[in-house]
Amino acid sequence: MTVAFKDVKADLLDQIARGALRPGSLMPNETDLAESYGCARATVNRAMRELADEGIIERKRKAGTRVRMAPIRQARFAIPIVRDEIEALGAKYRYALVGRDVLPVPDWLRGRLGLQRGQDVLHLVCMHYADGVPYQHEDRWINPEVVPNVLKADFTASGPNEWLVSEIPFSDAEISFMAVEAENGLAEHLGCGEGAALFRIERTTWLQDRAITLVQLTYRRGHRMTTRY
Amino acid sequence: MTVAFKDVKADLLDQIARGALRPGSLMPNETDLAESYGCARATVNRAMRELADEGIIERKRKAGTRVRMAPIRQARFAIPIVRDEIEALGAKYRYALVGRDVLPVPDWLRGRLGLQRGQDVLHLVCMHYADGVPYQHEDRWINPEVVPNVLKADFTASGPNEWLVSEIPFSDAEISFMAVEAENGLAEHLGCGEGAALFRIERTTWLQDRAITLVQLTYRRGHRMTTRY
DNA sequence: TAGTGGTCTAGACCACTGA
DNA sequence: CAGTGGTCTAGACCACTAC
Repeated sequence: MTVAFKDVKADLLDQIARGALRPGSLMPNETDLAESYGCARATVNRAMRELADEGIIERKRKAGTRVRMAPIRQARFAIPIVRDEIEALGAKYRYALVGRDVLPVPDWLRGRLGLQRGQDVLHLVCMHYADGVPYQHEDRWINPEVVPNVLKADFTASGPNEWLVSEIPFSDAEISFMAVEAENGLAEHLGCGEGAALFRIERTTWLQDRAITLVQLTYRRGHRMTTRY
Repeated sequence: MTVAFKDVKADLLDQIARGALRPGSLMPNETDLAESYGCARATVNRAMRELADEGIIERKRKAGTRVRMAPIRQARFAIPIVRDEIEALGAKYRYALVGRDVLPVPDWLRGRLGLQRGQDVLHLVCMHYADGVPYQHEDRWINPEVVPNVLKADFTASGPNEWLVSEIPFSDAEISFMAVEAENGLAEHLGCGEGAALFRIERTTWLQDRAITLVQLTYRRGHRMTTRY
């Protein structure tokens, strides 16, 4: 039976978790490990590279590989698509367009989308419901310079996110998580008191240095975004 | 000049971003791509495997590789260590222990830490300051069954997180992000009004199915957690 | 400057799964 | 059952960097 890189990886992880390999300690080099596992160096390399990608160990040429003192454990979040999110709860998804406007880009937005003063942007406000109950409020700005078709698109039946993913790819994105206080309109749409603490995701996406869209996704009160790692 | 897997990856990404490879479309197989790039199949494989890991493309044996319709773009967050976070802002870090108690595990916590009724837990409340201004409030519960030394540890000078990472590894974790309203004590510690919306991270960590600790990290008002991908 | 990881190659066998 | 990706090997050369 040949030794798989998964075996090597699992064994190393196990040694770390059980304390056989202490944080900060120097691990054997690839050549030695390959010999002791009875496999090729490339196999050990693959295992250790994945551990390094996951932030468990730290590799430096010449200096060797060490177990990280404070593992930079990373969590991966699938960027949620609200329809899937709601259906995964076993609830029925419903969408509604609340508002649509084409207007000159506001000052606060100009820099973030990289636009010139006076250029038009499309502003959409939508609601997403789970079993008829407000679930998420979507406030979106789209740059028509990059996606001209968007001005002709009809968002009364389905949301702009679904339209955008089928229309245009993106190459970069920035995402932020934060807490906001429900102001007037938000509270009304989400069915909570004014001033309630709401969880919000804000995301900007670019295609080759040109901003496509900025969206604020605000969840109903009490929402949690969870992941295991 | 040999062709590197990064070149292949960058070229494929570029083709996707520019629309030459449409979402849903079938890509050539590894053998053909290797020939057209003039490199080994392993090189193409590495490039495509990374794209698949990142959720850009979807691979199935026999069926081939396709560009994802709705890219499951994933964001990776480095689990923040508050000291680093503050120092990265160029601010001076200060820590303070606010409260320490050993008490029978409360009902709401029992299930989450997998404890029996009546067992003791260590409860710590700490504050982290940036340039003397409240930055993060830490409310932590530690299971002394798993880390007995913790009852003898001194947390007046440095925080429990730094102690824990040097004392015990963990194998699994669950992390949640949410918004909470500042209740009385929290508002006072963080220097905000009662009822302010605050961003909170809640994390539970386990070592081999035994819960080590549950911590709630609540940030000062207006905090954002941001990442690019 | 020597040791370590980073990567590429050419070839091979295997596992999965769609047609 | 045949095509595709998944992985391993043995060897090689290279890039970085601690010493």
